[in-house]
Amino acid sequence: MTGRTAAVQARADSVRNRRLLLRAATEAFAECGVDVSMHTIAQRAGVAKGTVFRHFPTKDDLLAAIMMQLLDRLREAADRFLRADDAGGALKDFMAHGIGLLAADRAFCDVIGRPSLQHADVREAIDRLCDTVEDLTGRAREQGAVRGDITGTDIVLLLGGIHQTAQPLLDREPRAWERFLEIAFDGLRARDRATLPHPPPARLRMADPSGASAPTGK
Amino acid sequence: MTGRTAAVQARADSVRNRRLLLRAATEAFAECGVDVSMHTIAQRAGVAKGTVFRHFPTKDDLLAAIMMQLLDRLREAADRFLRADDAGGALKDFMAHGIGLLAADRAFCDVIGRPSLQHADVREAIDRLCDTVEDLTGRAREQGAVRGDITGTDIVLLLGGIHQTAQPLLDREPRAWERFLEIAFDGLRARDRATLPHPPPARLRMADPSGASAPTGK
DNA sequence: CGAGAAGGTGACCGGGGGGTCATGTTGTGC
DNA sequence: GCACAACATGACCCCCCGGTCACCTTCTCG
Repeated sequence: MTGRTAAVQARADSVRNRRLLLRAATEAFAECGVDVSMHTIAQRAGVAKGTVFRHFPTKDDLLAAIMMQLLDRLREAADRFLRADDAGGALKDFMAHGIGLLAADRAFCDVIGRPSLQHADVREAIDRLCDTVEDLTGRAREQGAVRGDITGTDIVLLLGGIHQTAQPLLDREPRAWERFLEIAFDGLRARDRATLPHPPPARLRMADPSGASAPTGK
Repeated sequence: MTGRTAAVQARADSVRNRRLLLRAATEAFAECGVDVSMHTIAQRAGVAKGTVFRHFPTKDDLLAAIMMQLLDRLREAADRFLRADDAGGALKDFMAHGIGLLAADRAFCDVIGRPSLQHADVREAIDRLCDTVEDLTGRAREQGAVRGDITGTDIVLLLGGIHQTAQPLLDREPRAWERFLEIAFDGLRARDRATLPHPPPARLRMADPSGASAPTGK
């Protein structure tokens, strides 16, 4: 889908720089969040600023590339957990895995929490993630491990929420989120209670960035 | 503590502008988050930029003033709920109230989620809030409405977390957070399960902004 | 009402951000 | 080994932000 036709052969130093750039950007975004400057990323990759813009026309494009790579890794993880026998345990393990990823990546949290940062490609990746997680959740529902009205979208949203809950504690106890995962997962278990309000959509069609909400200044 | 001795009489237009400023800043921060410019706030208050800096020496001071006002309102709400008979219901109602406040204030969310934005005064206000909420939670514990190892700090953290969970859904369903409050509160209920890991501290002594963590760009 | 101080103003400053482009450099196919 | 296209570079542009300050306006008190 990235349109690399065989006709055009990329130069060796170009692909090397691209790799360095992706590595540096991944690290820089993870450590500093979406507000790292392109200059910093270039420095960390050992290239000039212009080179960054040659490979990624805008900062959003670079961010989107990094985020998609992360989201797809998460989706692959969900795919793997799909093969476990104990669907409830697998779902919980997947959540722990996802929250761990979030805890290690500030930019990931920024993007999850601010729809206006979401490139169209990123939204598609999130949708794909929701689909896979819905499969995982469906198996847990069938096995009675979670209540019947829990959806895959719920789980994906909880990933960000649980991490955010524990965030202020993370520098003293990096695994503080485990406490809130316990609490949340207990809340997910099947019970005799009334149906939950406001079922979420299957796909997270977030507000388009051009919308009236989410003003950012001026 | 603000040192307004009777000797110095503030001028009438000064107090008027200060009030306009606080109102405008409250609204602007709520709508746009902590990244609104001082220029925008000045405009919305109908004064010049210099006037803002006359009343609040730095942007952080202004933000802190707004946040403390909000945190104290929340603490007062907790105080009121303390008088209810059904401690469990009161705790849940308080949480709903707090999440509603968060949902209506982007800057509040920003500050909660980013300790580096927290002025010393704000941290103290958060600590005061934790204390009052601990009282509220203690009563719920005694009445068996929540499990024995839930603390006030847990509840305060969950406020931000639950809101964050529902955030992507808010522009289609403003009350989407109710769903996740149900889930979380179910998870809080007393149960026969093992003790929760990583009990949080009574006071949220967050990492000081000068710490090694939370780099923002270099 | 008049003097003087407190307050208001907006041009201005230094810093830093994203993004561009003319110029210099290097890998590559013939 | 040559010529050329692709690539790398960093000075540069424009914009916006937080914060300052010399100058002007307006309130207050006697």
